[in-house]
Formats: sequence, C-alpha cells, structure tokens
Amino acid sequence: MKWTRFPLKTSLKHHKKCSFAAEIYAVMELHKVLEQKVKDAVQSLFSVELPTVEFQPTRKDFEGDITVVVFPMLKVLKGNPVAIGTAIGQYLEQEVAEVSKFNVVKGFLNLVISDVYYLNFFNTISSEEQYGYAPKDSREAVMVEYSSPNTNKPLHLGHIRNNLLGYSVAEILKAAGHKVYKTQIVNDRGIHICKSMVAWQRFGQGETPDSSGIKGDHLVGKYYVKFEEELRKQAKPIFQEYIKGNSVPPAVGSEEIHFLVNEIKHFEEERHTISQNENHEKSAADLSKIEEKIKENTSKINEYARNRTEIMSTAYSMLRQWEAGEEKVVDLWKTMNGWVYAGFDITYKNLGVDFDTLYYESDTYLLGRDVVRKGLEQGVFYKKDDGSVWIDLTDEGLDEKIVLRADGTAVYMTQDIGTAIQRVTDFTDIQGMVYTVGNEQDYHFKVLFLILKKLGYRWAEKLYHLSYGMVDLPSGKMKSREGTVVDADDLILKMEETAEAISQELGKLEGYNNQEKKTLYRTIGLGALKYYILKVDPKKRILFDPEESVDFQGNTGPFIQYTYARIQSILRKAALKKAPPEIASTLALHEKEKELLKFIGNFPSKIQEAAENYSPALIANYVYDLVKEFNSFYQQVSILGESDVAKRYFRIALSRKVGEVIRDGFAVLGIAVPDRM
RNA sequence: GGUCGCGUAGCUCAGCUGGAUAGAGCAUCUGCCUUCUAAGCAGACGGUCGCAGGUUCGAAUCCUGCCGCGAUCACCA
Repeated sequence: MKWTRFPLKTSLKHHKKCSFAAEIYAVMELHKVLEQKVKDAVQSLFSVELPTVEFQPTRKDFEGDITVVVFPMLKVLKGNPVAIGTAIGQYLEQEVAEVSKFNVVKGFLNLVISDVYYLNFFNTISSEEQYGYAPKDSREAVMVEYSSPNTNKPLHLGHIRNNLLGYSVAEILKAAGHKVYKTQIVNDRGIHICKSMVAWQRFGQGETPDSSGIKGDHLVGKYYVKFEEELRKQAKPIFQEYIKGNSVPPAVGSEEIHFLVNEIKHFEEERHTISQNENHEKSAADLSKIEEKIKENTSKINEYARNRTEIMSTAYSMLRQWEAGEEKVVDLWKTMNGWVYAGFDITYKNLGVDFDTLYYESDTYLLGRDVVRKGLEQGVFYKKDDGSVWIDLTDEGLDEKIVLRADGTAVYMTQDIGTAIQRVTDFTDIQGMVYTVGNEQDYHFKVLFLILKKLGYRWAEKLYHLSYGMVDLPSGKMKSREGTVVDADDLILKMEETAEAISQELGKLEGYNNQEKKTLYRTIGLGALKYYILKVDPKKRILFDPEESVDFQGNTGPFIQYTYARIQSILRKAALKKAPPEIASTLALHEKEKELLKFIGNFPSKIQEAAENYSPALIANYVYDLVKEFNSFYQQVSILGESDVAKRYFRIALSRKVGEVIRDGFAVLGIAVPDRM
C-alpha cells in the first residue's frame, strides 16, 4: 500500500504524469409551522399581527438550528429587539413542541429544534425511493433545446458546456415535476457544410470514415479545415492588391474597400503622431483604440478578398445547387451529413446526453414566412418600400429588426419564429421552451421572444434563453478557423486517462475486471469535467487552461463521487451485520447527524430552486456542501464501530440516505456515481 | 458610442429576492493512515467584496455615476 501524494489533476499536455407532498418539505414545513407560531406569539404577547416572519439558518458560531430575525418586526412593533426576541423565544419554548431551547443575540432569535422533530422527519423520508424529486409529469411540459451544432466539424469544448448545461437543466426540470422534451436543431444546411463538401470533392480522393478510420465528424471537419487553408491561399494575393489600393476588377464593393484602405492610412498617420506625443498615459489608450480600428478594417477588407476567391464562389454555387435540389449535390450532402451524425452520436453517448426529438434546419429553414405574412396583416410587422418586412421594437428600447428579406426569403429570425410554432404544433402540451444558446445571441432571443409575444402566443410568456458565457482559452477565444479549439472527443479521452492514471496510482481496485475499470475511469473522468463546468454560474465565462486544468481534489466531481463510494462500502459491510428494524425516536442526535438531516431536508426545495433559476450550479454547490458535512461526520463519528445498535442502525440508514441524495443530485447534473473507486 | 452581462483571497469560484464576525477549493505551511477507502479530515495563512456616492436600524447584495473586461449593435446562422 502506498501513501503517495501527488497532484490529482488532468492536463492535456502532461496528463500522463500525473414528493411534492407537504411532509416531504420537512424544512419548508418547519418554516411554515414556526411562522404561524411566531405570529401567534406576537399576537398574544403584543396584540399585533405580523405580516411575515423572516427565517434564516443559524450561523455556525451560535447555538441553534433556525433563526428568526427580529428587526423586520420593528416596523409593526415598537420596542427593543432583544427584549422582543426573548419574549417570543420564551413563548415558543413553552408552547411549541419542536422548539427545545432558544437564545437571543442582538436582534436574532436562535431556536434549537428538538431531536425528535428531525428523527420523525427522517422516518418519513428514509424509505422513499426518489426523495426530493417531485412526482413525474405533475407540472406543465417544457421543451429544452441544446447542442444545435453545425454539421461541418466536430464538437468542441464550447459545445460541451452547452450540452452539459442543456441536459442538466432538462433533468432538473424533470426532477421538479415538469414533463420535458429534449431537442436540438441540427444546423445541417448552409454555406458551412458546402465548404466541407467542396474541399472533399477537390482533395478527398473518395476518402470515407471506413476507408480512413477517421470518425465521421472529424473527417468532415478535416475538409472544412482544408477548405479554409485553400481559401486563405487564394485570398492572400487579392487581399494584398486591395491593401495596396489597387482594385481587382470586377470588385463589387470596391468603393468600400477603397474607403477602408484610406481609413487605415489615416489611422496609421494618427498612430505616428500620437507615438511622438509626450503625454503617455492618454496616448496608450488612444493607441490601443487605433490599433483596434486598423484591425477591424483589415479584417473587413480580408472578408472582401475571401469572397472574391474561386473556391468561395464554388461553395456558393454549390449552395444554390443544393437549394435547387440537384441530385448529385443533395446526395453528397446526405452522405457527408450521415458521417457527421454517426460521429456526433458517439460523442453524445460518451458525454451521456440524449434527445427526445430532433429538428433539422433543412426542414425548418423555410418555416415562418406564413406567420410573418399573418403578422403583417395583424399589424405586428410592417413592410418597407423594397418589400422587406420589419418589426419596430423601439418602444421596447430595442431596434428595428428585419424578419423577411425583400425577395421573400427567410432570415435567421424568420426560421426561429417558424420553428417555435412548429414545435408547439408537434407537441401540443408544450407550455414553454428553454433555448440553450451562448450569450452572444442574447439580443436575438430577446427579440424573438418579444415577437412571439406580440404575435399573441400564450406560451411565449414562458420562453427562456439559457444564456451562458464563452469558454475561452488562455490564448483567447477558440477559433475553428485558426485551429485553436479543444476537441470534445480528445478532452473526454484525456479526462479518462487522467482518471485511470490516478486510480492506478492509488491501487484500490483489486477484483475489478478491465471492463469494470474502464467504465469507472470514464465515470470519474467525466465526473471531473462535468462538475468543473456545471458548478459555475452559466452567465460567467470560463477560462479553460488545457495545461493546468481540471482538479480531482477538493471541490470537484471525483471528491463527491469518492464520498459516495465510501458510503457504498459501508453499506456493503453493513449488510453483513445484524441491525434492528426500526430507528428509535428517543435517540440523542450527534451534532453532525443533525447537520446532515438539515441538509437532507433542504434537498427538495433545492431542486425546485434550481428549476426556477435554470441553474445546475445550485445543485452542484448543494451536493458539495452536503458531502463536506458527511466527510466531517465520517471522520468524527464511527458508524459500523458504534456499539449501540440503535445508533449504529441509524447512522447506517442516514449514510444510505446521504448516498441517495448525492446520487440523485448528481443524476440531474448528468454525473454518474461509482460503487467503488 | 448605444444596449446587455461580468468584476468577491495570489488563482478558480460560492454567497446577490438586504441581516450577525464575507465562505469553499487550489496554491503555501502544521498535524492525522495498526479502527468504516487519506481522491479524505482538522488547522494556519490569505479580503478596502472594482471605485465613488445614495437608500436604512443594517449593503458584497438594492439605486446612480465612473473604471476595467466581455458580448452585441448584419437582408450570417
């Protein structure tokens, strides 16, 4: 047996080294019971009616389980907070069975709740199968959209965050009682897939996933990169001509190019002047602004150059052929998309996410136009002179937004309007939708939801954009064009390998066969990754450093999984010992046991809270706190070694319940828990 | 420039529908493996909660202004 210390981390580079029924709401119910009692107390002591009572958990440094804040009462009740608190405390201690003691600190009335209350609570929930989850399908149906990838390249770390968030929120909503449909809209048409198709035709020499042994999505991605390489090659000379000020005929937009080039010259002069200037503080800020503008103009010019290349126009003509339904192109499109789907399926399976229904953009991109026409009649939209259709949202503090082009073709917004309506038509019980999409589309969804409301759809009131921040690398944004992406499949593999390395180092898996070990490494590796991503507030951007990266110690997935495994170990051993069939309600609770019961009591309301806030992070942090408390209990209190059978049995049962809450809490995060590790 | 989001310990984050002395993990340092798995436990160190005002019994939390970072302001998706 080794007692080695080593950093439990994974690194891409150095990884080798290293019930809804009232009684379930125990605590909530405690609030309710106490709230009425406190009101009664105030009524009988001061003849005043309290509108509300404010509770909070008692801080660790004071004795007590729940605290009544006296200050707010001062609005309806004049007097000294300490005196009022004391009077209420005395009343509660006398009149309320659950309150066994009290103390008052400043305006805080700390109440000690009797052990009997907690034991009774435990007895009511101990045998429940899925304590904390609301009854299945007891609340309205919701559709959750997530993933929605392009079909021209494999999934990357950004998609992983999207997938984990979307899946988890869907599971949380389910646990909170909603019926949930998980879906994605597969972005299977458009210029991006044509790029891969063109490059494959040109450079692929008939290569397939089978012939090359490359996973389908990666193979298609390879040709997307090839396309970009060729494009860059072709665009370079054109760009250089532009920047020199030469127009390359026939250059559509040559006036703008000319303008941009002149502006750059102007900026460069300005830069020169400023750098001569003495006032350094001010000039630094000015300089960076100028640099930014030069960069902006340069990239605009480059965009013109890219659109002037032969390979780009080939891609566009392919897109037109696809839209015209030309058989050869459509066949190739089907074939290559098929490769990508096969690849995605593997990644989704590895990630542990799934979908109930799929939408394809090739089916939906024409939707929405009829609705726009109807909305035009209703006066929601208006037509401009050129025939394009718009909505005016200036009253709402937003802009005007186009919803239909002059030629009658759909834009992104049109599709989304149409798709939303289509979904409600397909699944008539849907009362709301959640869109898991990055925060760069905040504005789009704000407008979309507003439009749907204006069109008068009732379900439009319950649309939610689950917006999340980017996953950035230390080098900046991930760009597939520049090849600076963290590939999803790679990352999953690296996480498994790290889990494997650590497991082997610790060597606790005697008796496991290779298959069992492999499954375990995946469980742990993915647990680390998923927890790492889900524990942070979705709104915040994540900085992912592939070289530093994901811990396996401390506030991590594996730490929590480890605690679960320990509990299972206890239960396996306990099965061999005789235990009494019932828990004595006269038991004196250990402080740690009481703390654990309080945590367990909060689980159902945590689920609800997480659902209301669409926040897996709340669950992650809750489970972490529970686990910390359990480990402290585990360290301080002997479970199997306890000689008093009643106590021992209770501790085993309590541990089992904690294990179940960990399991069910992690389940809504999409994280599995192992029996051993 | 307009709009939206973010800013808490050296680093990564909780706490934000106002409540007691602002909490964790990582990193650094101390202890604890002949007793239920040390991926653990106990402890030390570490903070002008971006800045300045305001609201009140009380502000990390609410309001206003400013600063910094990011996103967005396409007849792209």
